[in-house]
Amino acid sequence: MSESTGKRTDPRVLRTRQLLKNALVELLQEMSLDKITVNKIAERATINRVTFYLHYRDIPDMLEKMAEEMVVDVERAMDRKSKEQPWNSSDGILLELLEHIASNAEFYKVIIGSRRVPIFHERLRDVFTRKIGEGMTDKGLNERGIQQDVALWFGSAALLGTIASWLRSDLPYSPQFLARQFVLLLRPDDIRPEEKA
Amino acid sequence: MSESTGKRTDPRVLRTRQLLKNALVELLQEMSLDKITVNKIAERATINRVTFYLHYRDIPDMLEKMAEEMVVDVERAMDRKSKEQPWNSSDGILLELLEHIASNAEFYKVIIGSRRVPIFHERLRDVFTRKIGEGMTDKGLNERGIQQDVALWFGSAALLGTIASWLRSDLPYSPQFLARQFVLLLRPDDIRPEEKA
DNA sequence: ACACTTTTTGACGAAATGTCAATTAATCAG
DNA sequence: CTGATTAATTGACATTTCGTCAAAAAGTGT
Repeated sequence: MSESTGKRTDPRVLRTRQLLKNALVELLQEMSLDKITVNKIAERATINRVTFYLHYRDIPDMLEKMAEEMVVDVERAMDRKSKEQPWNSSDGILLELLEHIASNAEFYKVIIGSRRVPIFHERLRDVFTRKIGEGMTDKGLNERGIQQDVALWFGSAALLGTIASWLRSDLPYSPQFLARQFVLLLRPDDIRPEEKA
Repeated sequence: MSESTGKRTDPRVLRTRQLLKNALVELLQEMSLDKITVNKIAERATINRVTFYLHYRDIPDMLEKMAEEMVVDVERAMDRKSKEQPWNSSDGILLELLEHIASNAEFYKVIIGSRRVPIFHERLRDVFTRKIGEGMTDKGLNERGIQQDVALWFGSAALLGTIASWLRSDLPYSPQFLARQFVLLLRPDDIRPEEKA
């Protein structure tokens, strides 16, 4: 994952933070969050416990900062193709998103798949809500009697939850296939143009 | 919420457990889970700290047992109308579920709305997955090229997530209305029979 | 090679954990 | 009602984690 942004050039702090983050992800593969202590993180990262506090206030603070970095990464991935029609095509934003997740699967598997770290879940949901909201037209919804905010709740939860299940099952489908499934599930009326023909 | 099942007749243990559970829910309204200690729970419940350990191994154990009880409650609520067509009618299981949640809103608001306690989220997702799976016919899916398990991931995540957002927003819609919205969102082709007529 | 920053070390009190044994209080059966 | 049983309280204990020191060691960049 990326280092947020910055003029932090000192390789020592980069190294330390990377070690800490790797240690935390490693530990999350082995135990749930409530069993993880600053002690264990520092030990696994082979740095001193005091050094941890030089970088993060506590574990929740560390998680928050890692979640911020994740949001940056995800948004950058999705923005790569934001020009195209966003959600009704399976090779736009959706595919970029799934490919980004697939190529960082070990991280996302732990963070939103198996061990649920609530803050990552929330942040990702917020990103999805925002992105879906941007590309949402109310025309199709209104004439079907669907409330806009409910559709947004529904869509972002479905997206996030499906990705989580996909990760939990160890990515049995390709990003391409899953993107296509989303399109079929989200907008079934757009899809079957010649079904009855 | 219900006491799981049993021949525990001694009113003292009922009282103690109820006090402990109420205390935990209260505390979750005020702070996140990682700030909650056995000390605080016992203090809030006005029972001795040692008594806590007479009933639960630790806080995760307590959460697990509360989650079990929640699952029992939810399933009982949904089974009340399981004879009817389950998901494509807005007055069947779906409505019963939403009404159950609405009438225990303070509990569910904390547990799956604001403060996310992962285990509750997981257990509820599992219940939804099971229930949706029971009533899922593959006919509509197959001809639309939708994978069965993906549809299940999608449906249960959408249901759970929408309910969570509904709770977070303080139940701005009635259970009836929201159930109807679900039907519209989940099965749009079943719904508009005369739209083009 | 020197000034500056980061990390390490050893240490501290405070708080939380989990577990005792002994005492007090409540409940149930006869 | 009473005695036996079960539950809850009390005070105490060693252990772990927490968050924060100040001083020393190690590293970075100019």
